[in-house]
Formats: sequence, structure tokens, C-alpha cells
Amino acid sequence: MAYSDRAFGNAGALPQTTGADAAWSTFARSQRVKTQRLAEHDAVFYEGDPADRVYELIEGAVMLFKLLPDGRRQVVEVVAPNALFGIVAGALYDCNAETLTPSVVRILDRRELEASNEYQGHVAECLREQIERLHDHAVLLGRKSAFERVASFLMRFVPKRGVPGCLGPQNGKDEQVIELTMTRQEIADYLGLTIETVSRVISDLKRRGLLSIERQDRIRLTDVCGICRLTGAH
Amino acid sequence: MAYSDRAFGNAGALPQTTGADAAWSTFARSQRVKTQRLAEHDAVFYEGDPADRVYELIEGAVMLFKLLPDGRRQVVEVVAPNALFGIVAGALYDCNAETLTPSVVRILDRRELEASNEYQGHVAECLREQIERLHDHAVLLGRKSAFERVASFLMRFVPKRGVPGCLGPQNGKDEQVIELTMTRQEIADYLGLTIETVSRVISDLKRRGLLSIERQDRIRLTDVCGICRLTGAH
DNA sequence: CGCGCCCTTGACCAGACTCAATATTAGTGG
DNA sequence: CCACTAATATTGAGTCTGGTCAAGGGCGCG
Repeated sequence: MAYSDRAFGNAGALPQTTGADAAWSTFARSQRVKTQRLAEHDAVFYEGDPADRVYELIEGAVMLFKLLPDGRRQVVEVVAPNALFGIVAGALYDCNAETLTPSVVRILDRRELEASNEYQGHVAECLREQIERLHDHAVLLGRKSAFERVASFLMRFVPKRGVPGCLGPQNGKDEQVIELTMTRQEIADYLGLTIETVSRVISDLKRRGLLSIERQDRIRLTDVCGICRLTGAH
Repeated sequence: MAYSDRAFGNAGALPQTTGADAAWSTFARSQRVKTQRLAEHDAVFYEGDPADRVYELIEGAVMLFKLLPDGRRQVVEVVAPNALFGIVAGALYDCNAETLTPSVVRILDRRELEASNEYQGHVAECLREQIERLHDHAVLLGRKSAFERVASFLMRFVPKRGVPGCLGPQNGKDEQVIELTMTRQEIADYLGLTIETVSRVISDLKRRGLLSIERQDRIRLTDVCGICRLTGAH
């Protein structure tokens, strides 16, 4: 599972930076913001880079990950649109950021952002949400079985289900088609498993009639409640 | 490993709340702050409680943990003095907080804190540091072996070693005596292991001459570099 | 159509867990 | 201060989950 030979896309090239843009953002009013369009699997920044920018994900998906010296990788966060990433305590980024899909990010100047009172509330809000997600993920990594991890992962993609206030299946059918945006390897590195284990668990869920695979990255959950019961959280 | 029968100390009793105090705090100037003295293994708050207070740890140690319905526990953070905890995105605490040792906390009003511009910088700083620690911990939980986890845990207690800029052993001897403040069970729940595995790893390190046990919660590391090499991080 | 990249599957192995017994420590009361 | 007790930690034996290694399959793209 060594990643030393991993290709990191064209991060250095700063592709297609544009001054104007259409996407909405909390920071739209601010002056020196730029948006940047990135292809799939482009690096946004690397662990150890000077952290003088903060990013807002406008569109697409980004993962944050860390590597151990021997190449083991742990995906520590998957960033969703409208979230901020690249906010760190020290002078350097503490992890790597790479797009999962073609994405649009807004680049903010760290100094400017930290100086302005205007956005402190929004920044803090993002950080608080991030911390709660990291807490949940710690439980998953520390205490859940492979089945529970994969089931939990799949439930992330089902809106309004498996969360406090979930009403169970509506309108009869308990189905949901989900788009993964992550390869098996990325899922494995997110869930602290190997690619083989992820694959086996998914195959097993298929065998049990809980899901069917429409494409490698497109899964039809045919029994959302059944999968939810396997998450270990209920 | 069921915790349903777990005793939670005297959290409801709000023991010994005092208006005046000696300990230093960023928030000392603020008006309505109170300090509270807590015994060992007192609960500070529970998951699901209304989160209308923020806490600053003045002295002692606090752990944050989550429970799965079947009783599995994951310690998601160990809070050190001067850090804030109990800052959440929603209306309810997302985890439980319990003292590890007799502690002193300062109680801050959440509304007041969020309203004041004065402390936003300090709050955001605490959150950013917290996130970096959670990233590291995700790597530990997702990708490290039992030996690496325990070694990483022990190194937490050695100041200025195993971090960027570590100079290796100074003044000849490479020793350090550390106070754990956590039981084996708490360590296990923090590291995503069982109590038996933690015990076995520590015994093995002892057998290999890397440490000796002076008391259950007091360990002499006799070869800090040797333990550092086992963390997987170098 | 064929190549390459993922993904899946199988067989085997190893690290960590479970269950159970014992040892140690810390705390209590005489 | 010591004996007793309860709580905590250690150790052992056996099991099982998930990892490793290796082979085969399928999909998408040129």
C-alpha cells in the first residue's frame, strides 16, 4: 500500500485561475478572492506547504489526507461544497488536499481572513462542524467493524436518513441511488481498511440483497433501513 | 465492554462553584465567569445536553468520549490545561466530557462568547489546534498497529521529543518519567484497542527494556528514542 | 478489439479480540 | 501499621476479523 510513487496531478500549475465567477459564496463581497478550477485528482496543497491560503470549496469534492513515511495513507476528511479547508493552527498545512472530482475552489488570503471580523463567525462555524464530523469519524475508526464502517459510509450519502429525526422509509420504497465519487482505494483509506475488505463487504451486502451496483461508483441501496441497522449507531 | 452500568460521578451536583479564583485565564477579565472544582471522574456534560456553556480547562485533565448504543466507547479527545472544550456547532453537546483527574474548569456563557469579538481569535485558534490533533488521531486509529498506537501515546507525554525539530537525546541519558492520568481502560478506549492489548504492549516494551513501571500510572521511559522509532511516524 | 486500470475473489496468515484465571495495586478499617 | 477487600492490571489460550498475497474479471477508453 505504498504511495511514494503516487501521481499528484498538476497542483503546481495553478490551472485556469479566474477572477470572476458565477458560484455563490459567503466571501463573494471580499476583494482579492479568486476562484480556481481543478481537474479530478489534482492536488490543492501538500502537507508541509506554507499555509498562507484558505480554500472554500464551491463545487465538487476534495479529500484531506495524511501519509505515514512508509506510505500508509489515511483520509482524514472529505470536504463538501461550501465548507472551508486549509485552515490550520501553525504556519504549514498539516495534511494534503486533493480533489476527488473536477472542482471549483475559492482562494482566500489567510491574513486577510484572520484579520477581518466580518467572517470570524462563519469560519468558527465551519470549524465546529468539522470537529463534530472528526469526532464521529474517530468512533468509526476506533470502534466500528468493517461492516459498520462501510454501512456508515454509505449512509452518509442518503439525505435525512440515519440522523436524529429520521422518519424511516417514506412513500413505500426504501431505495436510494448514490454516487460515490471515491475509488475503492480512497474509501478504504478513509475507513481505515484495505481495498479488499471494502470490496468484500460491498459484495456481501449485494449478496444479502441490501444493494446493487449500477456502476462502480453508482450504487443502488435497495434497503436503506437495513443498511442503517448495520452502522452500529442505532 | 459495556458501559451502560457506568457510574458518572456527581455531575448533577455542581460541586464547589466559586466566583473568585487564582488561576490565570484568557477570559479572566470577562464578567460572569465562574470556576468550578471537579473531582476525579466527574462528568462535566453529557452527549445530548443543551450546549449553552463553553468550558476552559484551568487545571487537571478532561476526556471527551462518545458511546455506541451497545456500550463501546471511544475517547475522541484528551483536553489539556488552557484549552477550551464544549464548543459545538449545534444546540447539543456531541459527546460526553469527564475529568480524568481532579480539575478546575472555567464556565463561560456560550451566547456571550459567540457575541464578543474580543475572544473570537483565541477561540478559533483553539479549534484549529483541536482539528490538527484530531487529524493525527485519525491516522493513529485508522492506520497504526497496536504497538505504534501505544508508542505514539507514550510520546505525547515527552515534551519536545518526537516532534518536528526534535534534537534527540540531550545530556546523555534518554530517560523520561511520565504520569499517565488515565487508566488502562481509558487508554484503550482512546487508542481504539482493548485493555488487554494495551497491557500486553506495555509489558512487551518493558521486556525489551524500553521502559519500566514505577506505579500503574507512572512510567519511566528508559529509551525515549527507541519508543519514538516504534510510533510509525519516523 | 485490445489494453490498462480498477475491482473482485480466493486461500492463507497474523494481529488483535474474547474469555478466563491470576496477580497487583490502592483503598479501607481495625 | 497491617490485614482485608475491591478495583485494576496482567497473563494465557484460543478464536476470529481483517490483512496479505496472488490470480482472475470487468469496464472504459483509445
